[in-house]
Amino acid sequence: MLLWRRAKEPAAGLWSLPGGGLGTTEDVQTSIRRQLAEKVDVQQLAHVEQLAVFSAPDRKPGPRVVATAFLGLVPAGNDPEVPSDTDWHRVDALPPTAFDHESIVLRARDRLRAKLSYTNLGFALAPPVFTISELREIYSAALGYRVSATNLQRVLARRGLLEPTGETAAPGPSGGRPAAQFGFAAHGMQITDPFAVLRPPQHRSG
Amino acid sequence: MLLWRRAKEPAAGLWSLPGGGLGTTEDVQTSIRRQLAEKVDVQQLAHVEQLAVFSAPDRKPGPRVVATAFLGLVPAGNDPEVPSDTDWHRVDALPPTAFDHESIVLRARDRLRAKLSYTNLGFALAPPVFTISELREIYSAALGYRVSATNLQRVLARRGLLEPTGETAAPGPSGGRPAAQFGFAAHGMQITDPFAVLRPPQHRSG
DNA sequence: CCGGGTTTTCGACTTTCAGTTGAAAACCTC
DNA sequence: GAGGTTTTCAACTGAAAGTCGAAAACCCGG
Repeated sequence: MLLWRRAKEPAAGLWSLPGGGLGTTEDVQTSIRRQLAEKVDVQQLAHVEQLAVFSAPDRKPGPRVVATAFLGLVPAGNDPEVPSDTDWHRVDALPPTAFDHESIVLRARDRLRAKLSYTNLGFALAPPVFTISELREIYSAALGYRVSATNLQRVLARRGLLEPTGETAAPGPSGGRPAAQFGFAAHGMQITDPFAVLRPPQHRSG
Repeated sequence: MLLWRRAKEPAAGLWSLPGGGLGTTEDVQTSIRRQLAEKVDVQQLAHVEQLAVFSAPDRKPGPRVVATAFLGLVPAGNDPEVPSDTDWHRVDALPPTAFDHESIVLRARDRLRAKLSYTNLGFALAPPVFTISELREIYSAALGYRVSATNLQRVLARRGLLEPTGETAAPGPSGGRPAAQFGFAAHGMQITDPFAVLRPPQHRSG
């Protein structure tokens, strides 16, 4: 999570999600991209989607503020420079946060985990080129449990999302077979339909 | 879709989604239930969830309005009484609608279809007691394609969602075997986790 | 009340795809 | 070159969806 430390009241010293007021001539998506641009290079955002509206009247002190929260994803390995009051934090080790921001973060985490399961959103977390082991680490970190590299490769390959680059990565210091490198196929860079449980009838071939 | 006909400008004569301004002491969920209560018996709502924020600056004439849209579901067969300016409409045959309300409806339809596939949201569309044929009709209407009654029954039964009542429905005028009646199991009345594609490792039994 | 038509139910087969395993491949260091 | 390490891949297993067809249980008309 990208968080910044509040210098002034309210909630001075606590960590806060980037954001701000909605301009009169922009929609919420434009607005959050504008706000984010002050903290990080927006070009690195691989995915942005609405998360939810948080509107409890007492969610923060002072005048009533209704927040539209977004989920934005940056590929792993990207370590963008951020201002001095801003820093990256592990979702499983959050610092003390302001207002209801922790619940927003947890909601975002759950959304990501769910979407990783039933869409191909994984491309937004992966760098342009990766090995299956690296991708396994990314998926495992995001989901919170270790996934099988063999199975991950086959599931993604079957959907035509993996494209081998032909190159191999250098082995680690302890040796091992060099890993083949992959990228996500271009047509995999947008979210596919969720995996339907009840599909349209598909007439048997043969 | 529950729509009401606008009597006055703007967009007089066009059909509009129920809704209204957010009170200073309520959150958006409370607000939409309050607004809906003016049109329909809110007790019949089997499911309510946030859909999305619609915030284009020019989405409607006059002062700028940011809308938080909700998806609410009423079980089939329910035909609640509504005020004289209000009526139900088929989503695949919408009348002329005001502002961006048609795109909101279509977004809601897509959300419902997706969630029907990867959750057990179907319970919110079904009446308390139903036959498999009736449930098939409901699913088919919502999804836009005909599903197999045999398969639907087995998929839901395998998840423990179907509970036979022991009763049978009266056959139609042309005869046929009387259909067994079912209800949704109590623990199926909340949305289950989506069906994970990459699951945690599950050690083999045996 | 019996036979034909209709609808539902259910078991069995097929297909698809995810989970698992183990062996071979390809590298490292000593 | 031997031994250790990591990746890759083919094959097996298992679970669940898609399909099919027969049997069950009703209607109606003669």
